[in-house]
Amino acid sequence: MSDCSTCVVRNRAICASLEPDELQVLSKLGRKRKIKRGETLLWEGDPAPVVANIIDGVLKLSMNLHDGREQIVSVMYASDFVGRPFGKESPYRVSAMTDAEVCVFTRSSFDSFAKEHPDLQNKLLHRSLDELDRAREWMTLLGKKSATERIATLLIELSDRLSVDGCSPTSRYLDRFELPMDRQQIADILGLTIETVSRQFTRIRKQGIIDLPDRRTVIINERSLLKAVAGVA
Amino acid sequence: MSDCSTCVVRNRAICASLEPDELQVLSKLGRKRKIKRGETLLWEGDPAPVVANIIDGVLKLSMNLHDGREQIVSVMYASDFVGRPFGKESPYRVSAMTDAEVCVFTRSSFDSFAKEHPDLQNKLLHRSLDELDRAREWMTLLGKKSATERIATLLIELSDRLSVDGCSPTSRYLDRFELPMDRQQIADILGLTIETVSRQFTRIRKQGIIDLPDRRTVIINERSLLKAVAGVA
DNA sequence: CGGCGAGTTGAACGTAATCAATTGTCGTGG
DNA sequence: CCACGACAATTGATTACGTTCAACTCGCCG
Repeated sequence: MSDCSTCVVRNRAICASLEPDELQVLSKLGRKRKIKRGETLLWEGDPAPVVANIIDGVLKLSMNLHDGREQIVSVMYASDFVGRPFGKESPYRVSAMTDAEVCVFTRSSFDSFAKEHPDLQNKLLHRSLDELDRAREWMTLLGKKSATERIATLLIELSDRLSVDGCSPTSRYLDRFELPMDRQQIADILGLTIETVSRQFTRIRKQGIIDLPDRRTVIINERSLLKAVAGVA
Repeated sequence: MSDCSTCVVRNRAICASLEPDELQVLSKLGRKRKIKRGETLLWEGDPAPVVANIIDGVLKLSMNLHDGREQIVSVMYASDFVGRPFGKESPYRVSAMTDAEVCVFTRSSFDSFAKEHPDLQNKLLHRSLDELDRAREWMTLLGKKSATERIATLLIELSDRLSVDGCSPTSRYLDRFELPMDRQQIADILGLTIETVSRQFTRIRKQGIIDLPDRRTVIINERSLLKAVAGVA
């Protein structure tokens, strides 16, 4: 059981649509759980699945072809909602890219709760539509963009999402941030190989557009140039 | 104004969630419209947008990079719902791949109607989640699959969707169907070029897996082989 | 110091893109 | 009905981008 009133993502998660008394009920259904980096919260095709709100950390959704190839189809941050509600088994695997904390519900309990709370469903709908837009944006990246453009796009996106994610009221972007994933994962997000990722990094680094003080840190020197490279007008 | 009671997609579209009297109200808001192949129903960033149910025909959603590159991010069939409800402008362009007929609503009128009909929102949510799954499936295709695998996957998908689309109660697949799009569009769906598409077609045709009597018709001879080529276990 | 994993760099290869020519198909008008 | 033109699709030759395979570097921890 969780104490929603002290939850750090209380105002940003889908729970924000609920009245205090409704939240009481929901809190009895959910429970907090810590996940270590690399650990899998939810397997594709899992028959006893869960849904969850992310309290802290970064999770990935991935689809795997039978021969081992993996595509990361979404990266999710604090206050995001993961899992496949309403009867269907999750078609993708959910695992932690960093140590994380989530608020978990069994799907059945969540489903029946959602059934009686249109506001929650409405929130979920909005989120799904936003997710859908993001997924399609990424489809264009995977279908049409070059390796350099992909890397640049990812960096822009990360600096964007990590900054709002930090709960800062300002909507400015971060020019320095930590990559929540390693090179292999970047490759699996962008539909590239680890080597190509590395080469493109050094490429734009040598152009002075970014700096990479260590393997996890990114500094954006020339945001406008980076955006240009990303192919965003 | 439309007469919903005689609508051919009445039972499959999101409208199916509504009571007769509610449908009455909705029918006053919508109006039928015919679209010719190639015509655009909705431009990305359009300030006066609409949403619509597809009554007949095939539409595409596409995203375009400023330099002209186009990625088709979704192909939608009869009874599908298109457009971006709830305030946001549509991030993608919606146009007709075949002559089509749609039931159009202004977004504002649809939004306020939806606000008072949780069942409709629920239906929309389910659809969005399904769309999201499909989009992510396609992301793995674009990120990880080879040209041959992509073509094979598309053919499987099309034969699947076109058959249920034909309103046939049987859930069997079609082994012969018409492509609703030309080679360029296939390329833009699969993240390939027109030439590669053509080459892969002749490739699997020479293997006897499919036949192409004319440029629009596809006959699947060896479904299991085709599935194998598609990389679906 | 040694060993290990992650990341970078290099060289050769391969798949799909590009450029270019040809064939095929459809619609139109003679 | 056929000839023609325009466009769609196929096929071929070449190129280029990213992959693959391999060696090497770096940082970290025992």
